[in-house]
Amino acid sequence: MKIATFNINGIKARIDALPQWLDEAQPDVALLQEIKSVDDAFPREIFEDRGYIVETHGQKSFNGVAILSKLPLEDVRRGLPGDDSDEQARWIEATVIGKQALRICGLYLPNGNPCPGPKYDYKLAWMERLNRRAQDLLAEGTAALMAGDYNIIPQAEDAARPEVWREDALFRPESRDAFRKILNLGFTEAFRSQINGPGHYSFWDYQAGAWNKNDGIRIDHFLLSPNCADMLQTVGIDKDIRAREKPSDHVPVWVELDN
DNA sequence: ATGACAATCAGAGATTGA
Repeated sequence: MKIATFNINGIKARIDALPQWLDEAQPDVALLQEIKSVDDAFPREIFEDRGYIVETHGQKSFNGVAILSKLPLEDVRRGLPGDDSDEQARWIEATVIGKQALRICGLYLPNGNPCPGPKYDYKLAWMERLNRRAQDLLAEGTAALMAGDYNIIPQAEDAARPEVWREDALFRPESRDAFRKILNLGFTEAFRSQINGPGHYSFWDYQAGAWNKNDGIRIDHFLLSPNCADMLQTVGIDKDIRAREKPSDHVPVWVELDN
């Protein structure tokens, strides 16, 4: 089963580029972030025509996540537990029924800038809630993954110019510590379990010719529970689509699982 | 460098992103 995550930076703006990539990459499941659309405005027919089930958790103007799946989904849940006052649409999860059940969670973790400040506090609080959900997923026992735009640069080698990110919410020690604590629960970061070394990115800023200079960062990740990590076959980043017409500033990251 | 670049909502320019 091929599962991809892709921060599309607006479904309206990606109405051509996203279907084109789906037709080529043929993921069984695509986790989308920053759909920037309410549920009723999401153009689900475009994806249903391609054989996908569409589940959205949208919001006006900002944020918003979705799951596209060619396989049946069960028990869809929206919103990260732990704070009923949080109205930002950043979390959706469902069980995909393949050869065996897999709990799939799509997330758009808060950016957190400027830092310090209330947005950084929200990011760290959100990551504490993510940690608790991660613990519960392990306790439930079903194979599980959490994938999406983490807005975390895990290590210096995950940025072309780590020095410029030193004081940024994506690279501050508190953010990276919170990310590592989730890994330490027993999750495997899929990409780094197979590929070492610098030069692998999933985001290039629109500004200052970042793509042409390969001035990128790797912030879109797959975290696999132990029984899901056992299924991992291959990982990849579809970086080439960043060079196309009207691209998102992120590119898709994917895994293939033997499940 | 109060920047750049892009998307959204609105219908100009502020807000957000990373």
